[in-house]
Amino acid sequence: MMKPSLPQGTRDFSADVVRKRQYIFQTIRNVFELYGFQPLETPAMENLETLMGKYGDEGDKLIFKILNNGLDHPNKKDQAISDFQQVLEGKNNKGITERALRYDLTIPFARYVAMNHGQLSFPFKRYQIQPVWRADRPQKGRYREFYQCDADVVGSASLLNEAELAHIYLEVFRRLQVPVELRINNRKILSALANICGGTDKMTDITVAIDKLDKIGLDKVKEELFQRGLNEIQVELIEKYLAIVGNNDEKLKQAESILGSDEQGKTGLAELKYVIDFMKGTDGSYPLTIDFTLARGLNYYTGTIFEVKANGVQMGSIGGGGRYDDLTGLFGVSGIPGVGISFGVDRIYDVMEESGLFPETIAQGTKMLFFNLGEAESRYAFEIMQQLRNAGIACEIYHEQAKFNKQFKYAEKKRIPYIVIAGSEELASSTCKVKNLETGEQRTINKSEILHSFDY
RNA sequence: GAGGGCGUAGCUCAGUUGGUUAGAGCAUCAGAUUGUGGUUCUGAGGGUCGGGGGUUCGAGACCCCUCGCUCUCCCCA
Repeated sequence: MMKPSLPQGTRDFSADVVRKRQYIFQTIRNVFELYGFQPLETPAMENLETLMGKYGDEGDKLIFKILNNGLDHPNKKDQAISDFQQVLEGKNNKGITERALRYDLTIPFARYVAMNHGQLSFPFKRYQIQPVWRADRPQKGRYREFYQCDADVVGSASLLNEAELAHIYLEVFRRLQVPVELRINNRKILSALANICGGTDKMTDITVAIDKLDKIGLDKVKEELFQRGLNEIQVELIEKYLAIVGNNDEKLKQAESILGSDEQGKTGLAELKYVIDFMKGTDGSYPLTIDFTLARGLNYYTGTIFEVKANGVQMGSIGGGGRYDDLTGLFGVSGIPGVGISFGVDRIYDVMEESGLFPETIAQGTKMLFFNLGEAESRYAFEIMQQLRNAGIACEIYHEQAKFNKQFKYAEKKRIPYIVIAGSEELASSTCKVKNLETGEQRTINKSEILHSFDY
């Protein structure tokens, strides 16, 4: 007999965990709806070509590909062998695989918009809560199957959208009571930096390196920049850029002095200023932080970029997003700009679990357990129980006659707060006994009064 | 793709320089206890020591291979 197991990086979720996860999903969903976003669901799998080339070289490698069916057909054997030869050389081949599991929710959304742009009214605001899959090596806070919760606005270049999405981030984490830092930057600023230091083609090299600043420190970043082919003057300028400190207003001013001469830099800084001004409190403080080292991996971002870090725990980002000028252009429909954000539920869960942030109240299911004390008794209990169920109160009856000991333990294990004893004595007097397991308090009540006798 | 750590009962783990029949706690089941649980006491079941090969008189332990899990780097949510 085989020993059952799970694929690497996937998990089963037991009742308690599901309830906690639902709590997070529901919180996010409520806020999305509150801001006027509408739900969308797309298939778990997409055509491979829809996904390939959208996430960079690294991303392509992490896409879960689905093997075609029927490869073992005798007539196709030779073809399959030669097709597979190509796969071995690192090329994709339609004869072997033409579908893949979705890698994120943004590209499938872009595909959806491109397919349906004639029917949609713009700006189109959708949210999507579904699992995604990545063929990554699992580790802490990293899974092969995990959920994303995305909200995107397409068909509008207005920076008001950025402000709204930033508020959604703040509101969700306020409701969940997770302390976070919301960081913001703008790709145009990074692009300007690249322009000044070695040309646009160096943008990736520069952003990848400076993104690591808080992890590896300035010296290592400089080292990496040299390795990536930048010269002394360029690195010196980047160092000046990285040395920008202070509050948001001060940071903007310093960045202006370095990048203000560049056309893109000017635009990027103006965009950034617009968004954070929108967030500014009456006391002049900001609920979000400008972080000029923030780069984000996905290469379709062109303007504002966001990232959310949980305070006080060792964990990668728990959310991220940004603006893309022309995502649907990849699918032949251009001129639809958009901006979106994403929540990483699995990481948010881990953070909340680690910090003990889940409310007690969500752990509970059944409110009352009816003891089973015999054939006639259980029929009597059943009748009372159905009154409660009809009133929307979750109850169950013990599945068979058993000793009190057993039935009590069952209730305790399932954390059922009340038990009801309806045996021969109670049957004879049309009553039942309700016991609060936490306090030990027990009352005998008339069976018709059960609905109104307790707070549930 | 690169590099660590760990695999012993359902779970968490002991297991000494290699030495008889591999242990504990928790959990499970039964009894003390056939209408009032959580405590206590007694007893029971449960193991190809991840798998394969090797060294040895003798391997849970040492060596090699392999599988699985986990963590770090890269990258990401």
